[in-house]
Parts: sequence; C-alpha cells; structure tokens
Amino acid sequence: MKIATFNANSIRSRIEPIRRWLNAHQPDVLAVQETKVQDEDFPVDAFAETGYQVVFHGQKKYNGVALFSRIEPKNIRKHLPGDSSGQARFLQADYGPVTVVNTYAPQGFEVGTDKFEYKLKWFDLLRRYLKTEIQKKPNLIWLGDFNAAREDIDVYDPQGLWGSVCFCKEVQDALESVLSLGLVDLFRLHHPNQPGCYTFWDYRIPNSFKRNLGWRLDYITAAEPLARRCIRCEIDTEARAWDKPSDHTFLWAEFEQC
DNA sequence: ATGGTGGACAATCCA
Repeated sequence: MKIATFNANSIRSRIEPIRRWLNAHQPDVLAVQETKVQDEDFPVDAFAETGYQVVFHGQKKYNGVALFSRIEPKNIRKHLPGDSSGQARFLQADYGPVTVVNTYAPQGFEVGTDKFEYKLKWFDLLRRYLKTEIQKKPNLIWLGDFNAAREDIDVYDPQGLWGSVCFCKEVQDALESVLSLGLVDLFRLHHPNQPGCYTFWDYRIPNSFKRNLGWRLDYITAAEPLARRCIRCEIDTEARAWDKPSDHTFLWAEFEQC
C-alpha cells in the first residue's frame, strides 16, 4: 500500500501536476491540502479519467482538504471535534483496514496573535481526538501539512528562523504531544539525522528551491504497529520541475502487507 | 530595486 500527501496551494491550479503524479506513482491514497475551493466548485470532472475517486471538504478561498483513492472511502469524517472555527482543515476516511486522517494545520500568522493561539488549540484538539481514535483504529495514519518543523535539521536556517510560527518551542511541543500518542514520523524513521530534506520552499525567497532554502512541514505518520510495516518513505521533488509548481512537494510512504 | 512571489478574488487576505 502506498500513501501520499501534497499541499496543492489551490487544486484548480494544480490539476495537471496531480493527474500526472497519480498516473506516474499510482498511490492507493493521495491526501491533498489547501485545495482553496468550496465543495460545489471542486473540479471533479478534471479527475474523472484518472481512475481515482475523490472526497473533499473545502471552503471558499482558503484551506480545504481532499482524499484521492483507488478504493472507496468509508466512514468519512469532515470535522475535528471541538473545532468550531468553521475552517476546512480535517478529512478522515477508512480504506480497507487503514484509517487516514488528512489535516491542514493552522499556519498561525505570528506568535502572540489569536491565530497563533488557535494553532496551539487546534493541535490540542487533534491530540485529544486521536487519543481515542487510535484505540478504535489501530491502523491509523495521520498525514498532511502540519505547519511545524520538528527539529533544527528540518529548516534551512535554524538559528535565523527560530521563534517563527512554524519553528518555535510551543508548536514543536504541540506536535510532539500528538506524536507521543504513538504516531511515528515515517520520513524521519527511514532517514534518521539526514539534514536538508524539505517539503516546502517559500515563493517569496528568490530561487528558494534551487538553493534548497526549505522547511520540512509535511508529514506522514503512522501508529506504531503500522509504522513497523512501512518499508519506504520519500520526498519526491520531481513535480517541482513541472510548470507552476506548488510551494510544497509530494511525500509518500509504502507499507507491506496492507 | 525602498519588497520579494503566488493564489483567490475583486480590495485585500493568506501563506
């Protein structure tokens, strides 16, 4: 079984790269974040020929998540319990024995703002939710854009960037609290201590991708029993060479006996 | 060069 994640930064602007990537890699599930489209405007027809079904939870202009899959999703959930913000950041579905939780974590704007407090609150709500959910669904995968870099090796300039909303102690603690439920960061599992591996490069920094001035903000995590069956996890930057790339790239993981 | 880029969407908000 192969599972992937991609922050599209607008699904309607990334139809071609997503179709191309699905065709080339044939994942069982692709989780997408920042679709930036309300459900009635989701470009369903554009993916009709891919052989993938898609479910989505969107809103106008911002946020939005989707799940592409070969097999039918069951037990679809679109809301994180306790999050009354109305923001479309959560989408869960079962695929056979595997449960996939796709999230787009709040970015947080600036430390000390209401948006930053919401980010911390959101991680805590997710922790509380997954604590019980992981008991019910032992083959749980949590993936997506977490808007958090775990360690110094996950950003291009740890000294200079320390204290920013995606790289500060409070957010790292919030993320680690969720992972401490028994979720394993699969990229780091397979690439321990390897620096310079990123999934996001800021558009606003000139040639950030070429210079590899990036951040590792996107993750695939799996509950421990499932993580033991993960045989590979890779960042795929090929789509960065295609027209109008997203500021994020594809990340995928492969499991045996699923 | 007295911001830079990109996306949604219609004057700014968000990343």
